[in-house]
Amino acid sequence: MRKINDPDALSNLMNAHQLSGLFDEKTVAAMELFAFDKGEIVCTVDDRLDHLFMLVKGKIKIYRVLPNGKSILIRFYNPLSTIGDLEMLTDLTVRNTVESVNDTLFIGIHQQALADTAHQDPGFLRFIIKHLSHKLHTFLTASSLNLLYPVETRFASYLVSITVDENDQAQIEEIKAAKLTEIAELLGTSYRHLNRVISQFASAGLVERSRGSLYVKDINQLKKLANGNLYS
Amino acid sequence: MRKINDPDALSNLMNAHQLSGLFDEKTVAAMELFAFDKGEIVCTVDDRLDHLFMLVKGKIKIYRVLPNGKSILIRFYNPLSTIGDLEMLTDLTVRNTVESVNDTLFIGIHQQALADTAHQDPGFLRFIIKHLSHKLHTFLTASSLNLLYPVETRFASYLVSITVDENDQAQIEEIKAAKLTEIAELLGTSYRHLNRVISQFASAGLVERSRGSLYVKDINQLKKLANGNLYS
DNA sequence: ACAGCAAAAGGACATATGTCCTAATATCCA
DNA sequence: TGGATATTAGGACATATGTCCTTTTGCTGT
Repeated sequence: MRKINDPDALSNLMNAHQLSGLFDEKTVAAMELFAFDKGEIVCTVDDRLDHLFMLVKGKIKIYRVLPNGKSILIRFYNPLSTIGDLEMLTDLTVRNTVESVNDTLFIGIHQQALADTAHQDPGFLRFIIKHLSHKLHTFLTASSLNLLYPVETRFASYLVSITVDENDQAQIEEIKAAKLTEIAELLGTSYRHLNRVISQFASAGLVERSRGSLYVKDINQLKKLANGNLYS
Repeated sequence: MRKINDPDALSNLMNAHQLSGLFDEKTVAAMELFAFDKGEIVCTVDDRLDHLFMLVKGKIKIYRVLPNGKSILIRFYNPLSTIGDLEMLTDLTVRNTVESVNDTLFIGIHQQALADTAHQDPGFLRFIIKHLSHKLHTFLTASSLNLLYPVETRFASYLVSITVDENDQAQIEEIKAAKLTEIAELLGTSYRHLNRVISQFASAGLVERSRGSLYVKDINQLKKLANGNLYS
């Protein structure tokens, strides 16, 4: 973690994410800019987190390591997302690991500043509520999917989700960038099984495999398979 | 849903749950008391919820019906818990069904009042944050369990959870009250399979079956099986 | 006490998914 | 270019879990 002392960059980022005007001046004054390197751990179990972080650039992944050694990828976050909201505003301890997928930037607010100013700032508190709600909502949806649908459905759902907002090129990149093992983790299954499902999709003509990459061939059929359920 | 016009009862309930003093006077003035009957639906998918509810008496269950017709019991709530926080404070729509397990009482705040007063009340907003956080936290824990541990572990965990705060008598009641089919749903499995696990536990001497009731015989062994994981 | 019904228990089988290996590719670096 | 290493693909088998039924048990009201 490196602290970046660049007020201009900070204010540009706030504008870019429409954060300006959401908070009162005291809260804004307490904000700082932090950078994390690719692969760096932002926080992990039993850390004492002393900043609330808002992801403003890059991509992070959240996962949890369970007592039996297995880990479950909870989800990826893109800007704008908050980290530590739960821990800073309650007495809960860090339970998940947050890892910087690439180089990232966060706006951070120190715990002390939170207690002094942000705790009294309705705009800030509503901002937190909005993000907590969104987390809860997407998480409920994803985990209901995980529990009740077979991997086939979930994977179709996943493919549709990451495809919707992107053009074809971007799709392929995304699928290639996230290694299949990671997708397997996200879906809560084993790499082996995901592989079986991919084979199945491939022979049905829904996707095509080529040199380690995956190409979506029939998004409409995938949508049918996904049964109306989408991650996010 | 019946509205109860009883200011004294309302203020007693607020005291009982240490709600007095948390909110400013305007927010308090907008609070009303509502009763739901056993089995009554508090809200369900696509409802337009016009109150934020705080459960102050009784027990409710939250579940979700998925497009394939299956349902998943998300969890039970006891006082003090909030319903509709997510929907009232964001533009998200109701996705889960909330059902009154027995006769229940809620303190309700009308949407309009929320917008007018509570939205500016830091105490209220922090209260909501606290409850949203708690929901997110417990839910993350439960669903990680669901995904990665076999039913055996989850059921041990469940038994330990409902036993911890209770004396032995209460245990038995609890297990008998919640029909096994419901426990199966909560654990995200089938009745048949839960049954298998119970048989297994019984022959290992961990629990004892007797006339439809279940008696915990070896809580320590169950704790070991639960592997340190508890619901909530 | 008994008939009748609802809930519980459990048998048989199918299937989704996990684990462990091995073979086939792709990627990277000297 | 070629070999070393990581990643992907897939075979074989074990296991957890689901579905469908049948049998057993307990409970209710007469």
